[in-house]
Amino acid sequence: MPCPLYSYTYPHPAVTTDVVLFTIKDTRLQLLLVQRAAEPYQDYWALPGGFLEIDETLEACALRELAEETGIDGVYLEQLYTFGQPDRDPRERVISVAYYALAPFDRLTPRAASDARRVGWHPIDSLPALAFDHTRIIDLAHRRLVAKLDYTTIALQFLEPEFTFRELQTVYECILNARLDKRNFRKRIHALDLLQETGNLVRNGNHRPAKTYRSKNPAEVVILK
Amino acid sequence: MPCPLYSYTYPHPAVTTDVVLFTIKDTRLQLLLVQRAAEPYQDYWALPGGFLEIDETLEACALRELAEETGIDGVYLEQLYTFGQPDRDPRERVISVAYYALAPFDRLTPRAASDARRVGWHPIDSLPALAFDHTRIIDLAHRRLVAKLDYTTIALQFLEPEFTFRELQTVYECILNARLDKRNFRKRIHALDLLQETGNLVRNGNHRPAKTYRSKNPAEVVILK
DNA sequence: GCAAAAGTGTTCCAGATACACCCATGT
DNA sequence: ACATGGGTGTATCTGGAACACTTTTGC
Repeated sequence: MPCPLYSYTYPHPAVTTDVVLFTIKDTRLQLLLVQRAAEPYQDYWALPGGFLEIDETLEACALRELAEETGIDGVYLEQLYTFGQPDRDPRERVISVAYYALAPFDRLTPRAASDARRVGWHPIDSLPALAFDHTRIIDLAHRRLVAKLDYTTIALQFLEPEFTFRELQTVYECILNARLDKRNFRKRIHALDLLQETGNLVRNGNHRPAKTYRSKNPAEVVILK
Repeated sequence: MPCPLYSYTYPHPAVTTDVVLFTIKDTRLQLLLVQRAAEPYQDYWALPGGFLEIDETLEACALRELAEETGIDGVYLEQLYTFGQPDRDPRERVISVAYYALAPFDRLTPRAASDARRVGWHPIDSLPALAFDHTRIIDLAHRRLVAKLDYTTIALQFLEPEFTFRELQTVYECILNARLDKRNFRKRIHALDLLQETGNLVRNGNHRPAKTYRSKNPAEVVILK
């Protein structure tokens, strides 16, 4: 163990980031958890995250920790909220800047980090016991996601660049946990004028093939209304 | 100057809070700034804020710094966003958890802290040069306020417990920077069923007196829609 | 030819907007 | 009596919700 080397006139809290990574898998909204290998909360599941390095941005820290612990990159990331209850970590005072992230499942191939922690997807409605205040963080992230679904184009972040209308509707249905009317849904999305036909079709079973679409503006999440 | 006393194995950033305190004064949306007495950004105006103490919550820190620097308390406070660009403070790495606060102007009597910094109200549309990244923080707070105005009851936080309909409409008009139709505004607010008549009237010039209202739920900001 | 998902329009309702006049008071 | 802001109702528009049948394919 290295000697204490960094000294300050006043006490400084530690700063961490935690990431709630959502995806749609098996037509369910799921999120990524890692199983803790050490105390505190050993063997509990937790959000991927860790300590901020002194020269990196908060966002870089969130992406780095996600990559280190799960091997995942290239996700959409947005700051959620900062949690700082004095007793949230028994080791020392920790301020955690929480982020949420979204990505299409097929782009994601989680693998445990070298320290052999397990990594896995968990449906939002059947989560295991969680470390720290991570239940609260997930709950807030989920509510933010539901809210943003209907005034932003955030749903597109769950999809590959080319997708069918049905896939997009499934994203909405999984997040809202409700079935939507196909005609009204298509009318509403078309009215936003966000998508363009690719001209391609996907054959996908014994029924009529589906047209595929592409976002006109895939890089950005746009605020509607 | 005290000796360095607090040592860590890894470097820790400093954590601060900053508060964007809004009020309605002279039928304009204004916010509270303090003039900096020391470097960096000496003489620049800045948001009230300061370093987190190791045992206080983030929210307590925001309220404490506001009280210390301006003598103001009893405001509505909500977390805004956390700013952590590595170069945002030239002295050391600082993570700032920004809050915004709202209060009726008459409840507020700012006075400079003992170190003789000036404290003052500034209309949102004519701000002086600001220290650090405080322009960005204010811009985000302002956009959040405008957005929350139409899906929460946040406007009531600008008013005394007892107020007239015209006062409430003025809050909306100052924040949205637009004039609203009196009849439609009253109809919309009445439909929300948030207010009750007090039975009192205020005489306020050579015209018909106005009924006053009270929030049915003054302590809470409720999410509508 | 049948099962299965893709694709398409119209009617209805509710909430938002536009708009003009009478009321109670002070001077 | 008149100037000033307080207080009220109706017609219209628009976006969302409900709802059923035809099309294209694989087997």
